[in-house]
Amino acid sequence: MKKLLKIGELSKQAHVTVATIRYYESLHLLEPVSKAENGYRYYDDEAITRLQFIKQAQTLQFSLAEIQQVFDVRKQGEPVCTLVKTLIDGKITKLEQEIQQATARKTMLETYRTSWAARPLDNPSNVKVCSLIEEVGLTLDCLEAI
Amino acid sequence: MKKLLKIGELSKQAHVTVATIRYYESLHLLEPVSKAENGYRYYDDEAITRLQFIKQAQTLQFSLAEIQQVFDVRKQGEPVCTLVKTLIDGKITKLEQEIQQATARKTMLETYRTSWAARPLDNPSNVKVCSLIEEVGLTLDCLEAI
DNA sequence: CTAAACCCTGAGGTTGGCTTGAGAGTCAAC
DNA sequence: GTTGACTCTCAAGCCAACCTCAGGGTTTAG
Repeated sequence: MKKLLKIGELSKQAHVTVATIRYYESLHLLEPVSKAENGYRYYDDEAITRLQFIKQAQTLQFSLAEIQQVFDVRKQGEPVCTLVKTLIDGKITKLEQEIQQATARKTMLETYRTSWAARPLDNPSNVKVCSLIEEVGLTLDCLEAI
Repeated sequence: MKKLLKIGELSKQAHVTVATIRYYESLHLLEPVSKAENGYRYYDDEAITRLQFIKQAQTLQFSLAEIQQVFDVRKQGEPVCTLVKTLIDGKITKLEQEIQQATARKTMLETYRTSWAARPLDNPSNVKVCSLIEEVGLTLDCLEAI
């Protein structure tokens, strides 16, 4: 019989705040093995593993809802591979899109910066136009009338 | 004297909802040129440009707060180049980090998927272990006891 | 025995960029 | 003159993943 952990001990061992643990419980992601008369939650070592699982999945961009899906399927006694593979495929696709978009945005911003660098700084008498912003296509016409 | 636009007309021309326009006003990002006795807002064409500016800046990942900074500096009558350059540099740096992280995550997920593909599907009698998840390092020990 | 350290519940706040709703006034067309 | 489209204000809700606070009860070390 292993020693049970109080929530604060679990918190320290899993590097997760007690508030987070209770929050996860409210989402049915993690339940204590027992709850004492005084209301204290008690956990076994599996709770640590479970929290690690959650954290690992989160770094892979799984939402808590998705993680719960996995737990739910597992609870049914069914293999989770299919679900997890679907989720992973979705993540990869989404990441690819994000990387593409981020790269495009970065290129755009760099273009703007470069064309700015090639120009003299705005001189004080020319406050109405910011060459960078004009290059950028971020027209400031709307601001000139101020 | 150009025709002034009511909020709904501006909304259509700028492809932004009226609620969003009013929201921007609450943030002092966009003010009507005049407000009638009945409370109706009236805008000129600059409002369209300004909304386009905001949308363009948003696609470049500028927050409304940052956009407002630019407007504020502009309102002071000062050139915005320095600020915008600072903001752009920050965006690029942040995007680089994001791209790196996203790529790393993608690689990780692909590794998981590959090692999963190289293995047979879980067979029904083996519901306690999902090889994918074990490969992944997402231990499911915590779930086996269910 | 007492004080610190822990635990509880329940409700509310945070962030950003909106959206939605209630309840009411206004305007344009027929 | 009435109907329907538009407008107003103010307040609240939404998403995610928590955090914080108030106002208690409990445990444990010295």
